[in-house]
Amino acid sequence: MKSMSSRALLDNANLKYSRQREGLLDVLKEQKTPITIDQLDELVRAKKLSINLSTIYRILEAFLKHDMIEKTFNITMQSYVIELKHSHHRHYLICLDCQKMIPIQQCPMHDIVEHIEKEQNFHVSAHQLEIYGYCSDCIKNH
Amino acid sequence: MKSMSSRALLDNANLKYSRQREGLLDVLKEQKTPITIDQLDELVRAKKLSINLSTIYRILEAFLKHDMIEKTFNITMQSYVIELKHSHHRHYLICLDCQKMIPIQQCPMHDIVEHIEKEQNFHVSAHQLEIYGYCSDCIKNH
DNA sequence: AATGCAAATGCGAATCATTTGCATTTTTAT
DNA sequence: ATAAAAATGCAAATGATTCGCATTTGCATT
Repeated sequence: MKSMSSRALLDNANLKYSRQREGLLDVLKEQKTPITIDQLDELVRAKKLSINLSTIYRILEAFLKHDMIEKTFNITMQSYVIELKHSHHRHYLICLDCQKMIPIQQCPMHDIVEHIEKEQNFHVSAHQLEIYGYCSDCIKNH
Repeated sequence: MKSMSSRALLDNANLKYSRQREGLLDVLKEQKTPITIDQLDELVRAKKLSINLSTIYRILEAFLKHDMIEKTFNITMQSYVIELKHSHHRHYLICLDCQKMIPIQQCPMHDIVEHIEKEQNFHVSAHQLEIYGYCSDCIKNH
């Protein structure tokens, strides 16, 4: 999935091709961690792609509806961050000092979710988890 | 802590008394689950407390700084929600249908956090966890 | 390759939550 | 009771996101 061309990704989602959509996908593919819309806009500008901000919003909305991206809320940044969907979802360690986002190898929620579904009468369909603290580089300052 | 008077809570945090601060604390104390600022404003109005919205924002900012409340981001509501701090922090099951927030008895993150601190070189100081799905009332509709 | 139509885009204006500046009121210490 | 410091109300500013509409683009058909 990560290796598909942006064009193929669009086809796959039944979305029309456009220079702007391809451009956004290209930028998103280069990211190792989620980015804010601001950062995305910056990267677009740095690449001289010239995409209007309202178009970026609209495209992201379409990507979200077609399950191509994930949108979560990062409390330290006080804003949404987005990333291309991976084969299995990710959680991050977020450094309160340098803001770095470090992916956790695997989602630790399986057992917990199972336990909750058994205990409470609740059907779990999604979850959000983020862990805040200080990364190895910044740990010394605290 | 839950049983302290609003006045005592303010004293405790070294915050001056005011009708507005006392009123907000009273309202927050009555809540069983986090509420949005909008909902808080509604409740204030329903009680005829008459507190200007910008004052509400300023007071909440002060409460937050003095660790009297917790502010998290609820994705289903697409906005922040706040609650008075409890002796130990809480997580919620959030129903995607009726929006109900059901507290989880105890935080399930201890082991996970421990594991992460050992594996990765990262010092964990906080986390956010929310679980989305369908509550017992709404489960039948899905 | 030209044409037509639906969908996507750019642009500027509107919206909505949150923040700010400043005059007035309230709290608290004396 | 009084004065200084802090909190509040109000109206205006801000900043992110959304919307309306004219224009452009992608794509299927000829």
